[in-house]
Amino acid sequence: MTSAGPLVLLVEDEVQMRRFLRASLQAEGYRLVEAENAAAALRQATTYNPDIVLLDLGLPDGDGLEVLRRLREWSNVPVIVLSARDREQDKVDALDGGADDYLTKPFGSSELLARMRVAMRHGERAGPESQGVLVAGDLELDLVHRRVFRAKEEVRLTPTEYKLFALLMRHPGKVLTHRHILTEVWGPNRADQTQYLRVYMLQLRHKLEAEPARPKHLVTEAGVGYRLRVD
Amino acid sequence: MTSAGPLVLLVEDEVQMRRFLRASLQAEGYRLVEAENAAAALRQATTYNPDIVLLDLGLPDGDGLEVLRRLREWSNVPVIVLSARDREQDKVDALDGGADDYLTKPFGSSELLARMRVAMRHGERAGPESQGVLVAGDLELDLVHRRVFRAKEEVRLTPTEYKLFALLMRHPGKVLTHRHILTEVWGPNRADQTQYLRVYMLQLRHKLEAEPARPKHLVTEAGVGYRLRVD
DNA sequence: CGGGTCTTTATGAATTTTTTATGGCGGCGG
DNA sequence: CCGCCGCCATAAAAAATTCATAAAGACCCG
Repeated sequence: MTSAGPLVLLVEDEVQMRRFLRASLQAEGYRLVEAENAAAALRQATTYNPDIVLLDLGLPDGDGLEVLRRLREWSNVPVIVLSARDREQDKVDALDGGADDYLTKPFGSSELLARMRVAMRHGERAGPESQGVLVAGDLELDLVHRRVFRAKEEVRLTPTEYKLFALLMRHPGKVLTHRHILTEVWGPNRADQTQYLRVYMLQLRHKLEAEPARPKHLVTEAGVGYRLRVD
Repeated sequence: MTSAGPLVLLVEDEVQMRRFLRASLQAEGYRLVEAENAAAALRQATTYNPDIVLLDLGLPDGDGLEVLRRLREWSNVPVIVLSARDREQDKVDALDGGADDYLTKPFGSSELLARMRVAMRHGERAGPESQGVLVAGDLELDLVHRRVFRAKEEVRLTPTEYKLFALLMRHPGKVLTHRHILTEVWGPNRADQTQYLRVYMLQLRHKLEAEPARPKHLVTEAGVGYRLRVD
């Protein structure tokens, strides 16, 4: 499942360095968006709204510092500058220009990952609470606090109910097959215990639907699986 | 000499390095408090409540990481580690231990100053947590003085009870899993001694809840963990 | 030793998961 | 038309897990 980790925007033109970083980051569960030049970087940043940016300074179509400056006009996303330049003045310029950290190449992946954790740790306290809250109609799922709301009223879910509901909420509108749901929630050993699913769907509907027998959100796709309808 | 600038706590045992830093910082208008060892560092930190800490790792009376850990129990003050150690693992340990940056000696004063500006820039948006007093309903936790109050009445907690309660108070509203709590409070070796948790929750509830059997704040999330409810 | 704290053990209660049973609905072939 | 069959909803039981609680033993420090 690649939809779990924070989203990283990687701005780097060298193929080799990109490959190295891609491997390191994906191994840690980060999701990745890449850009090879300044123009693409700014475009990707607005499109994907990443949780953190790794920014190489030496780009083919412009200075990385310019990217940083433009980005800072509208975003406080943590930015870690990666650069081959080791001059002190370069570091000062980048840091005063809005970068959160400056790492000189070559560097080890574990140091980068640790510095990324620091940068994102900062983001936590600053950012709004809207992070990590999924909404579908009158249903809300707060992944950070592990809480569920229906029409602003908190609903208590058991661990399995929660896993199931969270799975559906992460794929709104999409039909999930019985087999897929079962392997995700109960593990591959129970992939054909379809009855589990019926029982838990019933429970979820009682807790989350106004009219459990006539579900608005947790709809069944006969012969296939279930789907979370969002309108 | 101006008394307006931010207050820096400098923890460093080498005289020469201290002299160098003192000059650099005072030239920039920073006010300065110094400590030569771990014990003094913690004492100065509580006394002066500095705006930023520069922390040398090699101290005569203990590991700088221990200072960092103790400091983080009650403060979010920005900490920049200064160290001669260049091993990647040292950096990772310090950064994951709560440091905001890690600078390897020797370094230039302008880079240090730039990194200090970054660290304090982060500090600006830090929450009320930095005040050192956390409140949840009629419960209060004074991290600086290590005291706990329920309805303005002081409550005595044992060390373990305190660690557990402080952990919950630092993550209000969030469900903390058994495993997470156990590793934080008892260390990774006891990560599955769930019974510890039950016993200590019981004790905390007796000391902090009006109706221990019907807790208002220290609520259990069956099958998952515990949560500090705040409303 | 003695007081306080931490760890361990035991037991019944509560919650959650799994299993079992029953009936509805719709399609399809006889 | 009608009965069978597959798929689903529903309720309720049994089984398994997790919790609260009390209390006893271990440990530590003065």
